[in-house]
Amino acid sequence: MKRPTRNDVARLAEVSGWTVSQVLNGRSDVSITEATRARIHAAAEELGYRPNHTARALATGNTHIVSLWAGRLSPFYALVLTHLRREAHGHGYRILISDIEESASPLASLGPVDGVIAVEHAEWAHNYLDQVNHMRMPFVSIGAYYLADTDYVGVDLNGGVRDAMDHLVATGCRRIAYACTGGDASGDEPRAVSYRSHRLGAGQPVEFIDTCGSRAGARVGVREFVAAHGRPDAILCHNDEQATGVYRGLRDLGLNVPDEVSLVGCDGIEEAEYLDRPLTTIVQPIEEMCALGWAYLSARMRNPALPPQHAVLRPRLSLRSSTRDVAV
Amino acid sequence: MKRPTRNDVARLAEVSGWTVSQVLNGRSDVSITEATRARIHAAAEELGYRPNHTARALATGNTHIVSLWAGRLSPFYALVLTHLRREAHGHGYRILISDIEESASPLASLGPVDGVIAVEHAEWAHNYLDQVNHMRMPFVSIGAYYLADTDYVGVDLNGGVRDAMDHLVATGCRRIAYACTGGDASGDEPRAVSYRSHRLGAGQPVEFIDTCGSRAGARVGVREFVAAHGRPDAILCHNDEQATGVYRGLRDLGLNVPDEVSLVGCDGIEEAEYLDRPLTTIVQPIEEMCALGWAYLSARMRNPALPPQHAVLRPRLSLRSSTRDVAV
DNA sequence: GTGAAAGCGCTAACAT
DNA sequence: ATGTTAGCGCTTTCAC
Repeated sequence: MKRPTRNDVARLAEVSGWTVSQVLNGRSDVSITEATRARIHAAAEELGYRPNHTARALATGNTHIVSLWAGRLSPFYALVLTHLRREAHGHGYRILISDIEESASPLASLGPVDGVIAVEHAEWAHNYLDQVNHMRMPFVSIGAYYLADTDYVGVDLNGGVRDAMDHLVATGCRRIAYACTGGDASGDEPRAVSYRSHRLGAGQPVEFIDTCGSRAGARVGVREFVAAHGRPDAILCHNDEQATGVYRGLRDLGLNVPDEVSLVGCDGIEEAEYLDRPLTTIVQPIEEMCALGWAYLSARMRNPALPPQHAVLRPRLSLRSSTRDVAV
Repeated sequence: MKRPTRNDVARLAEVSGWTVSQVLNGRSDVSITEATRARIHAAAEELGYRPNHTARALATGNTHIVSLWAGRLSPFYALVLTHLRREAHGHGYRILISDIEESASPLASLGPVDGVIAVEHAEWAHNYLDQVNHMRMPFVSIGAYYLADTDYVGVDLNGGVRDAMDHLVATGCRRIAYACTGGDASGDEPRAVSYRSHRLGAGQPVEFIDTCGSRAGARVGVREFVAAHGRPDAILCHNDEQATGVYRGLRDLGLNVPDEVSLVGCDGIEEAEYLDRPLTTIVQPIEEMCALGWAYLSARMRNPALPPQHAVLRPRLSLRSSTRDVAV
């Protein structure tokens, strides 16, 4: 009827609860006779005993669960989750999925976790940083937007955007628009900032296309933009997902990529390579970001007193056929 | 230094631990003076008290966490996870991600969960079903492959494949190949079975393309297939993701979709609509699957003695331009 | 209206 | 080589 407990096993094997723990946890530092071990294993088997994770967590003080604070589960997050899951599972940890966008403050109802990994949470992290630090929960933030007061693995998208813009200019693009969520209201998001400063630095105007943060929005957004302002020579997109929407919108208009409009994305999701015009994109070193992020979190969980852990990785511009070749 | 406990709050507010519980859990069925309530809230606030999820779980017997057994985090899983996360969070539950393919038996180390949702786990579910049932853990399986002995939300991909095949035949396709992981070794996977029986029923040969389960594999696989056997009139793919790989492979060969080769996918991921030739696909009613799956699991967690809960949903063939129009 | 005590299933010292 | 004791932080029952 009820799930068997450790004591049920102990009773059946005629030993104490303690012995059961030692044996089933495979402790080799304590000596217990083969006979006893065997009896215990047999009893556990017979009862179908499974240790109670919760009780163990309460007793030891750690759950071996980390929370992943993610937003909408885009292809980018799927990638991040893939790598993070591998890291975590490989080290005996599990991942709990939170939705940063849904709850007012994920801190209020933080699950039974030993640590938190926040991915790409610009505004959010900023607002709640104090609380995060105050609760002394091991916390690492991964992504383009990072804050000095937590452990972080940053990505220098600024550099990535610069490379992309330079490449567009080098291939003869004059009007370069930026497509992102919210258009020119995109605030201090690193990519938008870099785009803006690059343009202004070159004495060029900035032009924003509002994607509403989705593929479908990007598709519509680019059509409206072109209808209103004519076609730019190139469009830099906030991410690959939105870039596919922009791509589709351009095709809807009968515009050729890259001959009429060059297109650049960001992230490096697999899908971007499979378009009819494989997408030139700013590839984030996602695997490395995750590996390092895990390493940081894991070290912090082991030793909360560790000095700050920081890294900033460089993205890589992958040139594909959605942009033109540099003239030789 | 240490995280404050309920007793710390009690001490500070000069009440008992019990009172703190009642107040902070917002119990309205017990009468406590406003003054006491206020003192307790103030004390909790001052200490930065957060209830300990683990201790509560141990005391109440449930964790409000459910495990999602998923395989590789493909775009399809991202969709499933999106909907499932919404359902779970909306009901005060969290989701723990497991990797079915990695661990020998996820049962061995089932986390601190109240229930399990398994998505698309054909072979696996089959092998471990006994154990699942034996441990009396609320369990619902979602997907094309389902087993009578657990709660499930099935999808009649058999019907979906039939519709797709009929449509291909109606648009003049004779040779229709099936692209999937492992090629003709795909065993009893429902789509493969339906394809096979449809072909054989029509007195036609079956032809398999091995995708190795990935986009890249599909791309290469289709090229090798065409090199060896010439081009089929149509290719039905195990899922949309692999279909994009096949699409790319066909473009590599300079073959036109759908004029030379019609293409059909399965799942209904967003990306499939954004190809240059939007993909005709068997759309799974993912949102409904997840909503119903959650409803089943949640009912089962509330009452383990409930009679079996079953449903089989129908997918919908979405006709887009990767297949030809039916002649009028 | 509030408190005291028992217990959830396990681990970690300290015995023997 | 094995058992005993005391918690982990909370909920729940019963007493005042």
